[in-house]
Amino acid sequence: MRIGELAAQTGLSRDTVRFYERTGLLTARRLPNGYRDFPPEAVPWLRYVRTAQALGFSLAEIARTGEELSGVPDAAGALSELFREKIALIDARMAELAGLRADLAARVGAGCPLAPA
Amino acid sequence: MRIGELAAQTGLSRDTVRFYERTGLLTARRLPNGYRDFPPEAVPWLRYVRTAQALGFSLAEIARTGEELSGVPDAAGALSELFREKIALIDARMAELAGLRADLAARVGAGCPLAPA
DNA sequence: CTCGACGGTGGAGTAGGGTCCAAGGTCAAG
DNA sequence: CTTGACCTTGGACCCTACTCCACCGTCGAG
Repeated sequence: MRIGELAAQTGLSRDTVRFYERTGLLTARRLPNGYRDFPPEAVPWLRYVRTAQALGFSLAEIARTGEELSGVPDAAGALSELFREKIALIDARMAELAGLRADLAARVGAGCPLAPA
Repeated sequence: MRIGELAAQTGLSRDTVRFYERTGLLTARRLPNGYRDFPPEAVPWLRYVRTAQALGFSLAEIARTGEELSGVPDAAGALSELFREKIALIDARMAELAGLRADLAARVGAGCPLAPA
């Protein structure tokens, strides 16, 4: 698939896709005329990238896990493992938020809400 | 309190404190020799800034709520209100994370974890 | 053959949030 | 009086994640 279609299917701009390829987040073959040719898996991969980004991962980190993933025989299994890790991360992040929430809740209504924790 | 002490007590660098003052996140009087003189409340305020930042607020947004806060007679009450809003925000963020978590959990173990959501 | 949509490249620019540096002033201790 | 810690300023620089631009090549339709 060429860049325009990939961009359309993921909602990214063509510039962003090119940027992602430059930074190693994405790889493409080249057609004889020099056009990029992306595999169909690029679509779900980019969706995953967006998710990971929403979880606070930098593009560099995402690219690294992507590299680790390619070349592994059991890609589906490895990916499942990766997802399990991300879930643990979400749980940690949610616990962190719960802590912040409790801290704020304790301050609400206190005489001086900015008093040290 | 001078900049060094404020930096030490908040764990920020002196440069960061100056940067925050420049961007209006923080105000300081000046001593006769030109040194910045921060009020003691700057310490909990900066802690609050870090919290708000962790919640995804930009420094500009935080500065704006800070401005709204000063000049209000019932500062403690206003701040409590602000905290209530932040709590709602945390709840929203947690719900978002719960959604992502469910998405990932559904994919774990699936034949193709990258299949469309 | 020309046109328009699409693709390519390199390079500059942006916003946000700092970080570092050089040159110099202030001040208490020795 | 010097030294060292601390403070000032202005300005340059960095990283991340894009975004835009000019200029050029490719290709199918009319």
